[in-house]
Amino acid sequence: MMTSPQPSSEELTARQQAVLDAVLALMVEEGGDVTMTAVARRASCSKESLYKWFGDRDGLLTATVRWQASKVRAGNYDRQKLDASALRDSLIRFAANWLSVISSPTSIALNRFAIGEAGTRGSNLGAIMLANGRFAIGERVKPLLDAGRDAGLIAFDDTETAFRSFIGLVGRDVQIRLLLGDALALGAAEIERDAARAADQFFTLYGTGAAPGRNKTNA
Amino acid sequence: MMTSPQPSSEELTARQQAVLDAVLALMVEEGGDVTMTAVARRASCSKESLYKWFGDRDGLLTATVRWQASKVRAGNYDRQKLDASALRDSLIRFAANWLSVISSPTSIALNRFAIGEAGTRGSNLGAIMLANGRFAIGERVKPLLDAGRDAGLIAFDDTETAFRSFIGLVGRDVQIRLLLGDALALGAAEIERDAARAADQFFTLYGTGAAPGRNKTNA
DNA sequence: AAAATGCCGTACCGTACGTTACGGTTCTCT
DNA sequence: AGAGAACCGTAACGTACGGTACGGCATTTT
Repeated sequence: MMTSPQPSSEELTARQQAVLDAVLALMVEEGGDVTMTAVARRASCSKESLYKWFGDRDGLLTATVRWQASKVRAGNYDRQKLDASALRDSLIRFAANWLSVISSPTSIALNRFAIGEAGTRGSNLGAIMLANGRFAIGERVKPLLDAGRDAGLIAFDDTETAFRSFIGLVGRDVQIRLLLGDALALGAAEIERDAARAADQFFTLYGTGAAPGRNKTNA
Repeated sequence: MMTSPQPSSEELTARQQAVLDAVLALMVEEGGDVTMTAVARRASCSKESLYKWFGDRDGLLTATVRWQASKVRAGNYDRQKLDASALRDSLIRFAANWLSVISSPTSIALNRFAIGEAGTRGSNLGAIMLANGRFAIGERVKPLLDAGRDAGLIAFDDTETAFRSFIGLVGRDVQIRLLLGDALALGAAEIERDAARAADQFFTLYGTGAAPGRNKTNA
């Protein structure tokens, strides 16, 4: 993991992208058997090419994490006319999208890898996952929260604190349970329901009178 | 990992406990270099003894997880006279204890290990962590919530759902950030403050008129 | 006291895997 | 068409590590 060529995620040939997709597929299905030989066989390429393109195993894994991160860019949810209903809808969509991401097999496998490497060396995989996961969604939600506050729909002192409460209401214990192997089935219906519940609870905590969800949702 | 002797956590000699503490120390400080040779050197014992006592490497790791789990048993918080203040105090103590546990270096290292193994084989480390962490605390908090409901202090339909909201408000994104290597300093003061905030937010969501924390705490 | 048991330290074995090397084939450029 | 690069498939090498065997020392048992 010293000085690898490390192509910067933008300058990846289709062949190399196919290799990284093969790595993702291996991570998801087998669970841990991401050996260089297995990758080469799965991607139908030679190990020599793997080392030429990605330097070493760490470079390949890092490139895989970056590659997946570059694929999960989502919309920005900024809207001009922000009334209570629109704010609630945006929060629900954010929550549903977030739940979908963290419960996807790819995300689970990738986070497992990053967490496993986070303990060993000065690996930056964990930082990459955080930057493209938790922090990226924060930077996209917080402007929405600020807009809601400016519109008088919600009230809080610190945007970061409010957002962390929101993400707590959305995620709860889902991610850690999935990472530890709990068979937590999260279908589309549950995701929509949980997202709406989280948004309504958020309004109960931070909403002003003008916002929806003032009634407690003791579901 | 087949049929290991697997001493049942209670019948551990002091020598064996010292070995497991050595494993924990290695997990925490080195991060991943928990090799049988390293454990033997650290604990000043022979590898032969490791295999005699714990069967194989999986048995050693499983015993370590159980050993750590047996050390974090906490009080049961059941009290007879349950008024609003006592319920709030108990919830705060639960939250603070939970935050202390999940932010401790030992818990972080152990969860990293369990998560790393959860992907590879049919490892039960993740299940053990869940049983002794997330689920154990749930079984201890839910009676308290039920008692609070019986006393008319809080209201909800499903205890499990209410508890999951509580744990979401308490933990938020702390655990995943720590697991991914984020330098999230969580001192005693922050833990107490976050625990109180989570408890008050929980009362805002689920409290009846008789409970404290009815005012929104937009901190 | 002699035998036996338990355990430490170390050497050893087999395998898995990261990494390198190389022959043969396909694609590219002129 | 021919030269050269890129690349596939596979073989080979070195190391790390899980697991086993054995000699020597200490403590216990008879």
